[in-house]
Amino acid sequence: MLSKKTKYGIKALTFLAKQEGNAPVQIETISKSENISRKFLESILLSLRKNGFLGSKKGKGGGYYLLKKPSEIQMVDVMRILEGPIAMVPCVSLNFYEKCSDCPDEASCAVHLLMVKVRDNTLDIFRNTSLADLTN
Amino acid sequence: MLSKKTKYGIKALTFLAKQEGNAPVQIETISKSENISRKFLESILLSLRKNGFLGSKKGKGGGYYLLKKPSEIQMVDVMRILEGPIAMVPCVSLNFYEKCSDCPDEASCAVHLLMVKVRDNTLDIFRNTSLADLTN
DNA sequence: TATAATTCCTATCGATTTAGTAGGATAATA
DNA sequence: TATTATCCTACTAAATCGATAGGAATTATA
Repeated sequence: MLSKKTKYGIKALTFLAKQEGNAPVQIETISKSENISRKFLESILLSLRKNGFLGSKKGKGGGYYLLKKPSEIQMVDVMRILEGPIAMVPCVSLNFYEKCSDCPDEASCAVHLLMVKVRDNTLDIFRNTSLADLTN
Repeated sequence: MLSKKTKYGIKALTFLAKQEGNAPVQIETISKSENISRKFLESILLSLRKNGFLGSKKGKGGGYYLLKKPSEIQMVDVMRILEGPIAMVPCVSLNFYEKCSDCPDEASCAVHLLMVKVRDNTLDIFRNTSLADLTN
C-alpha cells in the first residue's frame, strides 16, 4: 500500500507544478485545495524541502515552491524519499538492500526471482515519469 | 512491502511444486526446510487450502499437496489471496476498489494516473508468471 | 520596533496491522 | 484405542501510520 504521506506529497508537488510562476504557496492553501490535514502536510513539505525538492520562505507571503522544473523531477526520486524502497522485498532493493535472514540463497529463491521482475518494471515507470507528465 | 505471509506462502507453494509426485507433505517438513515459523505457516497453508490451491489430509501420513499443476497456478491469484490488492492504492484496484475520500476526480488525479501504470505492469507480470516459472 | 504571518521542530498519541503463539478440537491411520 | 496430523479460535507484543499539539524561529509590513 502506498502511504498517505506519499500520496499527499505527490498531490502537493502536482499542485505546485500547476502554479503560474514560482511564487511561494502556503501550506494552508495546498491543504484546503487538496483536502489534506494541515499539520500532516506540514511535515511532508518539510521533508520534501530537506531533500532538495522544495524551497521555502518564512513569514508573510511565505510558503513553498519548486526548486526545479516539473519536467526535471523524476517520480523515482520522489518515491524513494517519501515511500522508501521501490522494491517489495528488501533483498531486491537497490537503495535499501537487506539480506533475508531465512533465505540461504537469493539466486534460487522464488520470491526473489519474482520480485526482481516487479521491481525492474516499476522502477522503469518511476524513472520515466516526471512531475510534468502527471500535470497534463 | 510484501508481507511475510505472502513470502512464506509462495515459498511453501514452491516447495510443494518441487516434490516428486503428489504425496502429502507435512507442515513440519516445509517449516524446517524453508525456515518458517511452524504455527504461522500452519495458518498460511490453511488459507491456501480454503482458497483452492492446496488439498490436505489429516492424521498419519497426512499433509498438504497441490491441487493443480504448477504451470496452471498463476501468481496473480496467489498474490490476491495472500497479499490482497495488487494495486498500491484502492482507487486503482480492480478487485478491491475503493473511492478515495479526499479526491474529487480520479481522472485528473496525478496519483491515480501514476498508480494505474504501475498496476497494469505489475498485473501483467503476475498474470504471466506461473508457479512453474519460479521453480526453475 | 511591534505585530502578524508563516515555516520549523519535537514530541506524543490512538488505531491498525503484522508476525507470531497457545491450546485444544477434529479427523485419519494403524 | 493411541498416535499423528490438520483445523480452528483467540490472544499478544511490537511496529507502523496518520494525525495532533504546542511552541520556537524567522520574515514582512505597518
